[in-house]
Amino acid sequence: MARIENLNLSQRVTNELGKSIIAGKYGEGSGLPTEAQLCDEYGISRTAVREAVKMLAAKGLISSRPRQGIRVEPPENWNLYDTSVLGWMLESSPSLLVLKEFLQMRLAIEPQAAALAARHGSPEAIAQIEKALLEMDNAAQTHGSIHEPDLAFHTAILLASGNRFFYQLRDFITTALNVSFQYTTNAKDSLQTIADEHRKIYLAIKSGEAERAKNMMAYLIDEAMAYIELKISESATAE
Amino acid sequence: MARIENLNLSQRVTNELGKSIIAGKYGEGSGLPTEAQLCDEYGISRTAVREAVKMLAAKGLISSRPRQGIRVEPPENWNLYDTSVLGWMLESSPSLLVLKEFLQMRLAIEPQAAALAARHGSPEAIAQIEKALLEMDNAAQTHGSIHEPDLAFHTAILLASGNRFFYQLRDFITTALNVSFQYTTNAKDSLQTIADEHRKIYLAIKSGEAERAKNMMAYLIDEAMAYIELKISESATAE
DNA sequence: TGAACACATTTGTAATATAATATTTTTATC
DNA sequence: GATAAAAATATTATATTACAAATGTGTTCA
Repeated sequence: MARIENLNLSQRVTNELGKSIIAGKYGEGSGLPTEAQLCDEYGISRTAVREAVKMLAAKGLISSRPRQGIRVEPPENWNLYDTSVLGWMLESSPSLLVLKEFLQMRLAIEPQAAALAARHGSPEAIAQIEKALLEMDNAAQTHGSIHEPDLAFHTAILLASGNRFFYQLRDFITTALNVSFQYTTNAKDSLQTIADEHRKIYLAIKSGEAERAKNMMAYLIDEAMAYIELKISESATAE
Repeated sequence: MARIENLNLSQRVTNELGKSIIAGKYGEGSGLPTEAQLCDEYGISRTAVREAVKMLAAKGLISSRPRQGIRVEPPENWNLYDTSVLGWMLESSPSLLVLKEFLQMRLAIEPQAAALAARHGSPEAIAQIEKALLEMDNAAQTHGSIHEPDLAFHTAILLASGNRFFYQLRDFITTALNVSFQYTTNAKDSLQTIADEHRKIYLAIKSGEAERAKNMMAYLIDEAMAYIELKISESATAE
C-alpha cells in the first residue's frame, strides 16, 4: 500500500470513511451522512465524495440508493480479504481474539499450501523458499530482525503451491504474521530455534514429502496458537 | 448479486470493463483506452467512466495515474475473493483446472471449519446445518434438486465455525460448488448417498467430534477431487 | 553535451444542472 | 373519514464543462 501522502483526494477520503465505518462511527444498517453533508464535512467536491463512496461500495462496506442515502452493509458482507479493509479492522480493534481467528485461518491454509508445494512446487519457487530460509539463518546469527525473511518464507510457500487462491492470501498471511510479531516479541524461543523449525518445513517440501511438510507447518502454527491461547486465558483471569 | 437490469450505469460499465480486462482484451501492464476514449466507446459521461474505474481499482484490477492512463494490474494483485472478480474469471475461462484449484481451497478450508463447528458451534448454528440436511433428505426422496440445500449445508458449517474469515468465504465456496455441479450432473452416486455422507458430517459436528467432522468433510471433498482428476486425465488423453 | 524550460497529454478535482427514484404529504374521490 | 391517486420533496445518478495537477516529451540555450 502506498503512503498516505502519495494518495489522491478520493483515496484519502476512502481511507477516512473506511476507518470510521469499521470503527462503528455510523450505526449499522442505516447511517452515513448524505453526500452533500460529507462534502461540507471534508470541504471537498461531490465528485471526490462519490468516488470514495464507489470504492467503499466495491469493497462491500456500504451501498447507496437514491433518496435512501448511504447505508452501512452488515459486517458479514465486508470483504475481509481486501488489504485495506483488513488494515482498518486491525486499527479499530487489535486484539488477541482477532489474532486467534487469523491463526485458525493460517492453520487451514498454510499446511495445505506446504503440501501442494511439496507435490508440485517448481524448482524456482522452492529456491525462493530456500533463499528466505538462508536469510532467516543469517538474521539468527547476527541477531538481526527475523521478521522480513519470515514473511518471505511463508509467502514463498504460498506461491510454490501453484494455486492462485492460496497465493492471493499472501497479504492476509502477512498481516496475520505482523500481528503475531507484536504479541511474541519476547517469546522464549531463540531465533535459531525458529529458523530450524522453518528448515524442517523447507526440507520436507524440497524432498517432496507432502504429508511431512503439512504436519511440520501445522506444528509451527499450532505452537503459536497455544501461546496465544495461553495469553488469552491469562488476560481473562486478570480481569 | 443483483440482476444486470437492476444495476446502474457505472455498475454496468464496471461489469463490461471487468470482464474485458480479465478476458485479456487489454494487454497486461499497459493498456486501457483513456477515459475520454471510454466515454466515446460507451457513449456515456466521464463521471460514469471514472466511477467504474474507481470500483475496478478498488478490486485491484487496474490503477490509473495522470498522464500515464489506466493500466491493468498484474493478475496476482486481483482480488480473487471478490465475488464479481471471481464471476468474471469463470466466465472467461471455466475449466476443470480452475475447478481443481477451487477444490484445493475447499480442502483447506472446509475440514477446518467443520472441526471448529464441532468444538464451538452454537446450538442455533448447528440447527441451521440440520435444517439444510433435512432439506437434502427431502430432495433425495422426492427427486428434487439437491443443489440448494447442499449449498446451505456448507454455508451453515462456515457460519458455525464462529470465525469471520471462514464465513467470509461463503460466496467463494458457493461458486466452487456451482461449478462442481456443472461437471457432476450425471455422477453415479445416488442423491441419498450424497445426503448420507453429509449426515455423517452433521452428526460428528453435533456430538462435538472435531477430528471426525474434519475427516468426514475432507473425505467428501477428496471424492470430488478424485472425480475431477479423472476427468482431467480423460480430457488430456483425448487430445 | 547537458540541463533547464516550455508544452502537450491525461487524470484529478470542482461546480452546476438535470434525471431518476423513493418517500412523504397532499389532494380528491368515494 | 378512509383510501387511493397525485403532487411535492429529498437524495442519489448521470451529464457537462472548466480548470488544476502531474508527468512525460521535446526543444532551446548555455
